[in-house]
Amino acid sequence: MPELPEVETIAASLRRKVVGLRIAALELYDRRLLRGEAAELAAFRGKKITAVRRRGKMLLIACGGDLHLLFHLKMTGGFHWTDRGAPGDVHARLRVSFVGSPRDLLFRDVRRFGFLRCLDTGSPLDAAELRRLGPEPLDMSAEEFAGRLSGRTGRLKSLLLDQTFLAGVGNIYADEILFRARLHPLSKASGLTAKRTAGLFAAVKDTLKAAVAAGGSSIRDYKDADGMDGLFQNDHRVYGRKGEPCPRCGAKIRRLVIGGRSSFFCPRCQRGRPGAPAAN
DNA sequence: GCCACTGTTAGCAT
DNA sequence: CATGCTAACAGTGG
Repeated sequence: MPELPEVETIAASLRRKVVGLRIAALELYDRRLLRGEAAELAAFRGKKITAVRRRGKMLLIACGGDLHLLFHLKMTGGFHWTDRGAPGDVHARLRVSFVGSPRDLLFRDVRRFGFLRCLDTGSPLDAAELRRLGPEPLDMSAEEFAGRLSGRTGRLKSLLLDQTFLAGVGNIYADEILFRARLHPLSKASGLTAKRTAGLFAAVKDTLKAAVAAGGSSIRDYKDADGMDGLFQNDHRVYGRKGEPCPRCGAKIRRLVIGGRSSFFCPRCQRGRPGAPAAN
């Protein structure tokens, strides 16, 4: 489940290794990975990688001119280095080999939800997959956040997960953010005071910054492109901790299903009844 | 072997 | 339009 901090970490580890390398070949093992025509991959042969960046939970690899590879890792996607030509495992979906490099880059995806799209445009951020994304949480101001929040009536948990509202927050960080802000996941966005809105925004930034600094959260099988684990799972206060004591007050962490997603929270620290404005 | 579960999004209903 | 629910993706594990 790579979310913003994990994709940011993968982008950084990938960037260190691939920028400046020239692509020798792309070998697609699973046609379902690619959104578009298989022939589009041919254009990338011989291109030199110039940049790797993240937008929301998506990864963009610039390959010279207007060519870009756009990846979404969804739940189980990730990158892995292997010796040149060495067979990948059954979950390898794409191999990229490089001119003069002893190692190939593999894209692996156990559950095959991830996708790759080839872009040939000078403005890749306008691609359909990226155009509708909300702002980058680490780049936005408190004023912009408050402005976007005003008029929204849904539950805070659902709003944080809405990629058109804010790009990059997923289930783990939404729960951790709400815990830090002491807001109940079912409380309504429309009930927030200016002060609590500011507190929520601070929690968004603080949580994501800390998670990026820790290299993301390695639960299940997440690793960066160099096979390194993140450390932020050790700092999860509520996610996955149903029944454990709240690190702040000792009350038992509870689990609710909201919009079909697990939501972990402290019933004492995160007050506010469903449908009612958040109250501490 | 059945089925709940996982995160995300598309699609649909309200 | 905003919101929320469900299905689907594909594999894991109880």
